[in-house]
Amino acid sequence: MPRAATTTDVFNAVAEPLRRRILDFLARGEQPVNAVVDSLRLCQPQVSKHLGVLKQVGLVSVRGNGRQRLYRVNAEGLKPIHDWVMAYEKLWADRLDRLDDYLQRLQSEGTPDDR
Amino acid sequence: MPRAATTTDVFNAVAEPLRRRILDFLARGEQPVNAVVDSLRLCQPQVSKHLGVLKQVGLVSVRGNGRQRLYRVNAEGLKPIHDWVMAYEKLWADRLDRLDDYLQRLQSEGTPDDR
DNA sequence: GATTTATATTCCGATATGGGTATACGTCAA
DNA sequence: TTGACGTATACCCATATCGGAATATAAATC
Repeated sequence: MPRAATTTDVFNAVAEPLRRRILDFLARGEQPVNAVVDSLRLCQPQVSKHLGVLKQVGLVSVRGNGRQRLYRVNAEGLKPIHDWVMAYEKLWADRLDRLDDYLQRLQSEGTPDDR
Repeated sequence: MPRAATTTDVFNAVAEPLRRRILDFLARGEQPVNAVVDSLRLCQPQVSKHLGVLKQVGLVSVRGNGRQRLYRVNAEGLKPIHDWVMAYEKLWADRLDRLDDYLQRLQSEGTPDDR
């Protein structure tokens, strides 16, 4: 079985660098497809496809305006990732604390060597 | 070109649900491979491979102990994801604020219907 | 209705992924 | 040395991904 469907899983949808860049661009505000195409210098079908994926997982929403389709970020869609990562923040914060301790000890003891 | 190498990109490494579960398990503390195998009920080669990916992207570190290999989470490796997602937190926080406003308005005006 | 503009969809090929099975490697014990 | 245990690796298959080119759909304009 290959990876969980990219169209189902937010983690997967965001695993694609281009989709992240598209989201980053849309974060500035609602934009039509062509704005993405021009800004990121991509082929239009490619952009449409990536936007399709982002839409399926709920990371963007669309609104038709004449012949344009305006895409906007739905940041709440990132909450699963946020929540998951946050659970680890404490872990590495602890390590950073220990690093701080270490560095402070170094300082008070004088630098032992190089690195 | 297929997706960016799973062994290079932290986002990608974590896109695989099983790898997330493995990380979650390791978050409780350093564990040998077999503990993962038993706990998650997976095949051993599968686990070794996923651990290999996690190691390559720096999400876990290994330490040999006799014939065991003890894996431990390196939570700092998740920082890129953390940083990226945090940039969006404000966006959806705003929306939640608006939701708060909405709910408060509802309450002060009396519940319109049910739910 | 015909044409242009904006976007979506389809089909294709190359590639790498994840799972499975078998096997190799490394370490400890007898 | 031989064997048992813990883990890593190699190989194969089925599948889905991304990108590209061509084409289809939808809406506005003439």
